[in-house]
Amino acid sequence: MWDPYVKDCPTRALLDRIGDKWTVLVVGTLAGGPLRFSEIARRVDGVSQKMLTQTLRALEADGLVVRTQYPQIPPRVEYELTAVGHTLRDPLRALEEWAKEYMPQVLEHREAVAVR
Amino acid sequence: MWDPYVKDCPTRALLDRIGDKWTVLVVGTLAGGPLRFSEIARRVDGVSQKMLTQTLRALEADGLVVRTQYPQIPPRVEYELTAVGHTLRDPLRALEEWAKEYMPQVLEHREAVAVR
DNA sequence: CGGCATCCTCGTTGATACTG
DNA sequence: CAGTATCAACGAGGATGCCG
Repeated sequence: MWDPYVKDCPTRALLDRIGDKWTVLVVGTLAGGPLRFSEIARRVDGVSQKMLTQTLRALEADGLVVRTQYPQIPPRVEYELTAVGHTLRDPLRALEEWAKEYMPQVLEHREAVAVR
Repeated sequence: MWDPYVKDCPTRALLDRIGDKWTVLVVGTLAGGPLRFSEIARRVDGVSQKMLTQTLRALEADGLVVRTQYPQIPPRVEYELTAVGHTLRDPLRALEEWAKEYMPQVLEHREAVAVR
């Protein structure tokens, strides 16, 4: 009844893609609309310039984010979710809501077991 | 309007938890009902004994999976999602459906960009 | 401002062998 | 069958410095 998780299934590909430390957070941050590089960095607490650049480049390569550079000095670059990028928001939001609802008790259980 | 992703928000904790290589796949596999260790290993293609054990232990510690050992020889151990574990299925399924729907074009876009 | 290049460390994962 | 133990490899990620 349940498909086995074979090596090349799309679920695995997605996990490889969003399983890193920053991708989901960046997508969530961009959900509200286009933002500048520095603004994303400010909202995603703790991300380094390197990792933010790397994450955004990868999202761009996958067609989930578009990068717009304005020819100004100082430079101004904005990032925005594409149409496909926006469709990813719903499942990610479901994950976030689950996290808010259940993570506290999960962490509590983890602690309780660890003490023993 | 959008919450910044501060370091200790539940979303990050969840990502740390399910962002590894096997957790989501194991939870998905157990969604259909209790399974023996070897059966899970068979359905999750490529997982090593070590990683499967490690993943299951962590899920157990977090109260998402229960482990039942039957005193037999040879040993028989079954794993099953807890009530909380089952609540995680919906958001994960949403992710899987997105993957089936959109990952092909994401990968295609990635390829198309890479060639340039 | 928005990067890129480099170095380095640590944690996750994998391979292999052994066990109750 | 269902693990445990050990070792080795790899790569994500962080720190730092420089640049158009």
